[in-house]
Amino acid sequence: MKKISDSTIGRLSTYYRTLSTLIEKNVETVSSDEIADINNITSAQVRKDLSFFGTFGKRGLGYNTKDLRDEIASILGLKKKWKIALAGVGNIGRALINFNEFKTQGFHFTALFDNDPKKIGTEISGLKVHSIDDVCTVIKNNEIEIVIVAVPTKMAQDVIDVFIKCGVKAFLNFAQVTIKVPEGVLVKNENMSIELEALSYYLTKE
Amino acid sequence: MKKISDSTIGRLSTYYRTLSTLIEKNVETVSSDEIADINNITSAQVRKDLSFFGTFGKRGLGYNTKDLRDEIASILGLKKKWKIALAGVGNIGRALINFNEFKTQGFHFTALFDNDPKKIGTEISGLKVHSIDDVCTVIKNNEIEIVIVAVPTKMAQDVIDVFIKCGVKAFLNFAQVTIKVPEGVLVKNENMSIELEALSYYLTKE
DNA sequence: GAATATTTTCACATTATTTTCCATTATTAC
DNA sequence: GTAATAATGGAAAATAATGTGAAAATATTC
Repeated sequence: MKKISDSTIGRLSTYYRTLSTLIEKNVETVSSDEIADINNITSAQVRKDLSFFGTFGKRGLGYNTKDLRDEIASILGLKKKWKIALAGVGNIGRALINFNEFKTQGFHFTALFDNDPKKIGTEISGLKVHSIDDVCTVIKNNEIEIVIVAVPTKMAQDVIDVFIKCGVKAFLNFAQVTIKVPEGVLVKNENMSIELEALSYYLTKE
Repeated sequence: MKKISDSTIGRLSTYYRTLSTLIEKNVETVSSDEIADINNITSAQVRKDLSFFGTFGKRGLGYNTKDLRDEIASILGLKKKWKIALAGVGNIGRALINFNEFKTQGFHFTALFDNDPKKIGTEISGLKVHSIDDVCTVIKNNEIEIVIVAVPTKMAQDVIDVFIKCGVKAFLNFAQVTIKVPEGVLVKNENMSIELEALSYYLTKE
């Protein structure tokens, strides 16, 4: 199986959202050109991205919005409910728990972890905060497959190592540090400072 | 002036953080190879990225950590305090206000905006919440150059348009929609769902 | 101070991604 | 039913990003 680039996968996500919006507006058919316009890219890019996974359109007509959204959902694995855990119940962590868009997209917080004794045992939005020591049991009992890491930078690597030992293979990391993981484990970084610094660079060079 | 790729700028940010960590540990010299190892890339990549901006190393020795961090700070425009505003004081917005790493990196929240009458006039972490109607005055009085947008998806474009009219040229957008902006305005997107969906894709195709 | 080991830097090769071009197919208008 | 229009899909070309290897410069060791 050919490796598909991260940028292609990222764009599929945006197409998915574009299609959802169109379906809400009762649009039944869309051309690669329209999808491209909405997302400020070229239609060739859209067709190329889709071509890696099959041929979904009708020449002369375009794509059926519902069918294409459905295909993309299958490709991205969005047809199932993903159970996710959160490590680190600080400011960012708590905000994420209440970020409804995750649930809308099929990602459900199922367990919370922290190492602060004051927090362990308490409930946040109906979810109990577990000790990092209990990771393996909780992860297995709840069939958690993705972990969002919102702990301080210095702890991130250690915390992720614990989860990896318990079999977790996918992480969304908010800490500002490059995480080392063995083959077969994937870490995606959500680094807001990097984007801010890109803006800073842009404004500076003007 | 040659256009530098986003990925290069992003990597400069990570080098900057790597160097800061090394300086904290009293390391005075570092090779491109070490920087590369820490960030899971190749040393050629590190050198190539830096080469766009000058030659900062000493052959046979490597780079002086403080000097190189300083150079990167200049390149990225991190030598000044950036005044930033937040539009949308919901869950995400409030979490960002308390996210100390922004301040550490020189990005200071200076004004908050919302359209909820219940929130307007109140204070959050010592900052007054302004009405969206007052954007131009507040932006100008406070010399705000970057705006973080954490409003609901459907409002994002309109809100950003208001700020653009008042002269803002750089945005960090948390809404899940592609924003249209005129030439000279830059929007960076922080879309957590896209990263989660990439993890979903990865776990699914296994 | 000569020899050896490091490390940058430069030029080039390779790979990956995006764009262009066009043949093919579907739809619509007349 | 035919012509005109619209749109996909695939091959090829162009562009961009990354990696490699050799030469030059510097540092370190003996």
